[in-house]
Amino acid sequence: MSPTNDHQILENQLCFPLYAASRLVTRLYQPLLEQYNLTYTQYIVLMILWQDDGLSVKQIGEKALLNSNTLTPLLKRMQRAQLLERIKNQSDERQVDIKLTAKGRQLKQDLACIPQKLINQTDYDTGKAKQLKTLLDQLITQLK
Amino acid sequence: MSPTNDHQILENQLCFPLYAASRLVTRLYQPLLEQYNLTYTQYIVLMILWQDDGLSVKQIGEKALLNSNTLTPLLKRMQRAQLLERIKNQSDERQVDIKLTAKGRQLKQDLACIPQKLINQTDYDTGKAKQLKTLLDQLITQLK
DNA sequence: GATAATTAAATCGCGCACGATATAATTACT
DNA sequence: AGTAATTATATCGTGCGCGATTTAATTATC
Repeated sequence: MSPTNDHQILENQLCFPLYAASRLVTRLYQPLLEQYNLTYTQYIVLMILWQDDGLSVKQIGEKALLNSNTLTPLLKRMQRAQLLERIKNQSDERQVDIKLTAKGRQLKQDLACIPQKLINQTDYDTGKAKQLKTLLDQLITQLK
Repeated sequence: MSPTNDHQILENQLCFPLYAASRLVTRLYQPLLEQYNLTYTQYIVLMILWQDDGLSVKQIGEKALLNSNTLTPLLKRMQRAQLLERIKNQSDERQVDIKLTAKGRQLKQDLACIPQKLINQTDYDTGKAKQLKTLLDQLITQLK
């Protein structure tokens, strides 16, 4: 097989495993998050806010790689669930700052057990997970 | 840091890169597929059918890791676009077999250039891609 | 200081994903 | 043969993702 064909096949095969693995991991989280009426994307946003409360929609989007067309409705649902507040920034009224409520902050403790539960469930090798994360981070850096 | 916390943080950090990388790769394909009025998931299904034409909805679902609630509407849209036919199986009428049209088969040639275009665009290291694919395949095997 | 350009969110439309359920056909059991 | 269990697909509802556009606020330029 020519090197060109080799590249083609390799690339073709990388796109599907990424897509499949991402959905399988989401499915793994889902039943655990469901108990708190959270979706996977809401969990991602919560993790960002636990680390940096008070970020604007824009700043959350930069970290989550999501735009306002996804974030605005999602944040409104989270507001309705009383996990956060959406506050118009005083010095720049275009900007909406997102602040966790006590309930939103509390979830950090409540959900702390999730990673360990997943490890116990899956038995996935720590070394491989580290390798995988490194490669994914490199790919992300190159693509974003 | 305790080994337990180490695991927790590692696992927490693996879920987001997977999610982000998958979406970034999809975005990379999107403009190329758009020219043929295809979505990423439709492209996945086409690749499955190019390799094995005439599969049932169930069999496509097993390969794509998707159920009828996603596949039925998607296949109907592809049928409307005259990429495939949905044919009730004669010996088991519960089953719907999917057969590519000439137009659907033709796309295999038309889209053959896509992988190479992506490689040229991204300059992603072949060795890393191979490693990444291996790790993802192992993860998928473990999770599905 | 008025106007143009830029920026941050929001809105709209469409296509997935997927849990839950329904429908209809097949198979298993008695 | 008649009924129950299983199986394949379809349907419904909700929540993302995201391209395209809109709205409103800020900044830049003349």
